[in-house]
Amino acid sequence: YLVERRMGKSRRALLTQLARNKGFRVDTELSESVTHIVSENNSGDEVLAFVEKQSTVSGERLSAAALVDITWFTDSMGAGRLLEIETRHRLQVKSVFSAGASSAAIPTYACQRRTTLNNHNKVLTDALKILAENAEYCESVGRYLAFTRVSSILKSLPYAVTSVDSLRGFPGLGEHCRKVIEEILEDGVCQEVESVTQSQRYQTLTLFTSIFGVGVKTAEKWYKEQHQTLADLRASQIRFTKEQQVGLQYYEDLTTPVTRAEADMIRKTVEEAVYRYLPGAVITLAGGFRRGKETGHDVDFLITHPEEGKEKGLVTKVIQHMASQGLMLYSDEIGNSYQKCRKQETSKFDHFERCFTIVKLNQEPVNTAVSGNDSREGGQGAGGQGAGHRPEDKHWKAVRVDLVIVPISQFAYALLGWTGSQLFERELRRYAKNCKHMILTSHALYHPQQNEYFSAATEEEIFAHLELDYIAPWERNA
DNA sequence: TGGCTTTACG
DNA sequence: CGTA
DNA sequence: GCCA
Repeated sequence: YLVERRMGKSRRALLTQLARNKGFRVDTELSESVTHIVSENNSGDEVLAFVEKQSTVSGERLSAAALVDITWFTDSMGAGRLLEIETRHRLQVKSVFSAGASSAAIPTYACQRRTTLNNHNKVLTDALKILAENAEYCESVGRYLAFTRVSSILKSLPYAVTSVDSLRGFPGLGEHCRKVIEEILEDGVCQEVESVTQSQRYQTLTLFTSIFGVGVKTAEKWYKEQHQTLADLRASQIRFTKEQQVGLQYYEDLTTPVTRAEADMIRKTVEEAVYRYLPGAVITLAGGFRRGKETGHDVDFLITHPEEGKEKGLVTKVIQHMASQGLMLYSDEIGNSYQKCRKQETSKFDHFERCFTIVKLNQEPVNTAVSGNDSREGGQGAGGQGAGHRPEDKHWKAVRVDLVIVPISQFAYALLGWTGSQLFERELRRYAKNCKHMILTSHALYHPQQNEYFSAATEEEIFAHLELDYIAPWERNA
């Protein structure tokens, strides 16, 4: 018997057919004649709960059936016969035996877990994050992911890890990460992490990649050219892109965390501009703030309208209006065109306007001096900073703001995609592809084999399509 | 040993 | 190559 | 770096 939960209807049908073709018996009903209960990505406790729920009459009849993992099934298929059940095949049922230290198995994918902002293992996750960044600087996506995934698991734990032994069975946790954690638990530091943070290369690449418009490639190039500080860059002959120019110009502001209060102020400004052109529009704060974060490095807004198509062309108008108020320090408008579904009706899928901006957020003057000389600086940022202006005079702050105009039909997918976290998104899409044979983007969910698109009005529906438990935004801090 | 999210736009 |  |  194959458990459909988390395996999915189509995969279950596929595996059933495969096994029957090879001459095995596969039942689609739970009965006393079932010898093996096979499940994928469910803990022993979960399967047991499922079995007990199914056979409401008597769960005892099935006590003879073994609870096994999908690996036993695939191994048996490969061998062409029913294999002996090994320990690694058997699903562990813990709740019955060890009621105290329950701890169900940790799911492999971050999108199957709830990860809130109370991190009980910050010392460990900070260390792993440094190793992940360092791997990124070596352009090793794989190693970056390996460290990041382990870090994410530790973030999801409701307790502080105190011994490496308790980490047994954690998915993705191998020799290297175990050693790092062990060292930190023993004497508070890990030698490898320390040498990375102290290295000139790590420090310089961290500094350079924190500039808007600078990625690892460019940072590496400048580092090899012997540059190490922002002053080096500014004094150099380097030809900067437009992004890099504003990135350097507003570096201090853009690396200062944006507060939730500031995000709400920007929201007011955006609302004013949007409602002027489209009164029925709906504006949603996405990104880290939607996940409950108190600060962020930028502010993301999704803008839609209940009537499909009404939102077309809105981005340009909103940007122009804000620019006319002198609030737009930089803007990079991104066109539309999403023709992933060729031959299909393109009308429904053809636009998705975006704009990456740097907004001028006016701040209350900290100075409580006599009024009357409140010289509002309305002019363009010609001189900008540096030109003899004292910091006390600066009554504004540059903030990265992303505006995304979304047709209502795609809104749930855009909301899911723009809420993050980055790892949560990668894991969602990896899960969709590997476990459900579907492609998930911020526009749609697609099943290539059945050539089927899944519509969704809410995020809950998307999780349901993927047969995942619903994970609320504040639980997506993976 | 291949795979590691997604993929168009500027 | 960098941006989300 | 870890895994199927």
